[in-house]
Amino acid sequence: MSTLSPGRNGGLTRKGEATRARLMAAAEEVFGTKRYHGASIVDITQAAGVAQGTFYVYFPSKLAIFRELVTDLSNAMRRHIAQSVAGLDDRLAIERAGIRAFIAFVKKHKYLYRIVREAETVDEDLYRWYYRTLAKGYSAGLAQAVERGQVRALDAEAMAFALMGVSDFLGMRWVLWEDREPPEAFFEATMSFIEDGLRPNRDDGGAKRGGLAAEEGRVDPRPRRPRR
Amino acid sequence: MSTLSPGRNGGLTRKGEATRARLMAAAEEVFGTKRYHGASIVDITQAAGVAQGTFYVYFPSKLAIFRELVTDLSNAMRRHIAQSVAGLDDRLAIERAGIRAFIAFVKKHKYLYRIVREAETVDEDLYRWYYRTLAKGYSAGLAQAVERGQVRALDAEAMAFALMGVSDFLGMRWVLWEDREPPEAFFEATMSFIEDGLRPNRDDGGAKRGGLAAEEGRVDPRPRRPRR
Amino acid sequence: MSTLSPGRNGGLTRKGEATRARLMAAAEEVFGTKRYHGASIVDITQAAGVAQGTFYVYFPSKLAIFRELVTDLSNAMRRHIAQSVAGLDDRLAIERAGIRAFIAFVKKHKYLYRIVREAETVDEDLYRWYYRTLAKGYSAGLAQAVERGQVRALDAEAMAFALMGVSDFLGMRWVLWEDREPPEAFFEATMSFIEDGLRPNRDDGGAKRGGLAAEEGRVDPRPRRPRR
Amino acid sequence: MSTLSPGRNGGLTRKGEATRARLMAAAEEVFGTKRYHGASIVDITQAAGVAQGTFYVYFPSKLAIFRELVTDLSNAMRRHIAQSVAGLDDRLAIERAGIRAFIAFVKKHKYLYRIVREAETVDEDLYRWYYRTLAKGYSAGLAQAVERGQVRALDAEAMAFALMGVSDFLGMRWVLWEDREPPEAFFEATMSFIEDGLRPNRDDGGAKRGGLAAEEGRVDPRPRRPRR
DNA sequence: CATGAATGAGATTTCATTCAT
DNA sequence: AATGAATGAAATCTCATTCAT
Repeated sequence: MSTLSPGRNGGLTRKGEATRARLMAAAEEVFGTKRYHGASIVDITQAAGVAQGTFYVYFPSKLAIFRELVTDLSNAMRRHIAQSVAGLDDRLAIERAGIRAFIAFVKKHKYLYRIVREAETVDEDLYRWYYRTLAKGYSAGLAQAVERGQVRALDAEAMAFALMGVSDFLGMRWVLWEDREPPEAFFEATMSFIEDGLRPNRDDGGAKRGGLAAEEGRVDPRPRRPRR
Repeated sequence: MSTLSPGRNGGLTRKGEATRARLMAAAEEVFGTKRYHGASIVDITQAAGVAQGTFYVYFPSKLAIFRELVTDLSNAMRRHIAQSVAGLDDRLAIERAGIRAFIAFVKKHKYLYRIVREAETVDEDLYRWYYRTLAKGYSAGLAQAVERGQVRALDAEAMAFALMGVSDFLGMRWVLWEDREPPEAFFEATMSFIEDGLRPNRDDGGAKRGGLAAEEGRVDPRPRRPRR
Repeated sequence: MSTLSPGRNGGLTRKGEATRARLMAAAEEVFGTKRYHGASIVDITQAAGVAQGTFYVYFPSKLAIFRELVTDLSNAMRRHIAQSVAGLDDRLAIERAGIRAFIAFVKKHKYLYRIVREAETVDEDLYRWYYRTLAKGYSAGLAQAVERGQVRALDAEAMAFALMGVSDFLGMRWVLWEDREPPEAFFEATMSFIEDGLRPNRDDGGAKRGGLAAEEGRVDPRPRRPRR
Repeated sequence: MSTLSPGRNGGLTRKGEATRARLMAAAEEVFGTKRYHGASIVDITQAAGVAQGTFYVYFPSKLAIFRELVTDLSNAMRRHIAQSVAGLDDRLAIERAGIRAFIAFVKKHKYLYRIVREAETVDEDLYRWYYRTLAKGYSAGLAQAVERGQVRALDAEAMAFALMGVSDFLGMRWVLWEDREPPEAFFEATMSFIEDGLRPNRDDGGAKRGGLAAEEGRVDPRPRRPRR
């Protein structure tokens, strides 16, 4: 359940490495089912098949292994998504593929939701790190797409948070609550919402792409809300 | 901080009623700052200025007062939002007003986020109830708007979850993390995303926005999403 | 075994007060026999006849009760000695009475030695406070005696430490090791050593007492220093 | 810091011998700074630069190495003092030189105090052995001096304990607490106290201080202790 | 000789809850 | 209605020691 982090060998023998991995896997399982506060070190070591004291040979505290778990999960998830959209060029296509990849990943790591979300309670900084890191990559991609005129010229961070929110609730509703991927209809409705939210209006951004004027017949110029 | 629930008097004297309210208010504060597991009954009774044993005169357990808190908060929030959009007719206007109302409410009840989200860990059913109840009302409103042609004919529940996700992350990003309302630019970008996501496409009938009545029963056939 | 500190009631009921006292008495016994590190909270609560958790109702930690014990013991001992020499005028007489009082006190509080000395390991500051406080009173008395010409004009603190050392080892040798008061001969030899160490030589200090030359032939004028 | 015990080779190779010595030196340092109970085997092995298991190749237990340390320190100290007074004839001169040597030794072995005193807690018999051995030698020297009339005819053991007490507190006050040798004034005051405590009274033969040789075999009849 | 992984007993401390007053 | 003393189960963490390599 967790071959997430192959590296970070701090001078362990092969055997030690294996034990450590068993503990990490056990922790993912136990934290996922019993929650952080409901999970005791004994639960983890029993699940890993080692003695209680062995835990402390590899981790200084319950919090430490939890943090490592969240970090590993975060890295693995971002890596997985990145690989899934590699090669795609169109941002809307990337969006679609990325969200599917996200859903697939959380489906596979069925405890990711429980673990990451509990981080908010257990270690708020870690939790923020998780989303900020995600948002950063997301924003960068969107900003690039904006430049290319693939998506509307909106604040990239705002879009990133909006999209993360949509995906998060999509995954919560179906993967977390029903333990299944979203029905196609639901998924498509969601994607449609996103795509229309992102897609450049024919009349805006024109400039972006060469300074051309918008075609006539324009509907809803909803632009200038000159606020602030 | 919590005159949320005036009712539910189970045969208490005026004094008893006051003590109970003090305990509820204390619990909101204490759970909000120290988290559920970090908060002890002693913390709550001290904050309320009563003796330890007094707690159990009013609540059967720590979990019970937490549940009641979440329920009260949920009810108060939905009531607040409903009032804020009462009288509005246009769905996009409702959306905008509703999200502003949401932001205002969580800004005022600064612990709402922490408390509600921790419910996921403490009592998962309660947590789902919270969002399902919200989604139900949301979906109903959207379905109506779809019927009226004010928004695209997408699955109402899907839209509701997408919108809840966007709002949730908006509030998290600014109110929870920065303890302030979102900057106008950020807010508008988010609203713009939402509005384009919801608004009927110009080519779905265009008329919508010209003051024309929506055609009855029209269903938006989620159109060409060209991508590759 | 410990009615040492009657005061310091921090808002406890009579019953609570009694429980606290039982714990203090139990701690004196348990620390005395099993040593600080050998004594567990369970040992103490069992000796006191209360449940484990009860300990923490009255003391925040094992260290706290230990500290309080040492402080109480120190105060009681100094009070006891002070009372024993009250009314005496001659310093050598005071010395003798004081040391006898010390021996009697440690004989009665048979664990005082073990407890106080272990303080050096457990809380070094506390240990130093113990001896510094003792030394301060001791020095003051000796300085006064020097002024009166009752003892030789030596640095008072040096004498105080020397005398504390002698007493400490006397008590260790007999009370701690043999659980008895020193044999008279041993005690008298020790006192003789001290007295000669302190007693003014006929040829020194003369000036001290008013510029008068020491009377001829007089041996040890140590007598009438009436004043005050 | 500890080339105290060169011998006791139980069939070790040169390399083993070196490892053992490193462990001893590490133990002195670690016990001295962290105390017996605060020091773990890991602390010692880390300080010695060997693996945890290596410790048990050379010592059967934590207690064992502690005992050996105390024994070595005791032997080294007595040897050092003996050498320092070798050749001296006058007991008062011996006393002075011996105490200076003691102070110098504990100054050099700055952890001696902490280690030896903690022995009282860790292994009471060892602790008594330490002082009894010291007292035995001390008493013998004093008894001889009494016979020679160099010091008053008091019980030798009583004098020995009194002198050990004085020295012990002198070292504690300055070396242990201030990490320095006592100021000369303080030292001289202490020596003066001791010398007058020991020196035969002028009326016991008076000659002592006039450069006259003491009469052979004289026994001081511990004189008038006039107290009330 | 040396290593370092593994053990498990045990210690301190927390805290929701009960109950007599 | 209110109090606060008492409980005991449970949790985290430490560490001396053993053992296979």
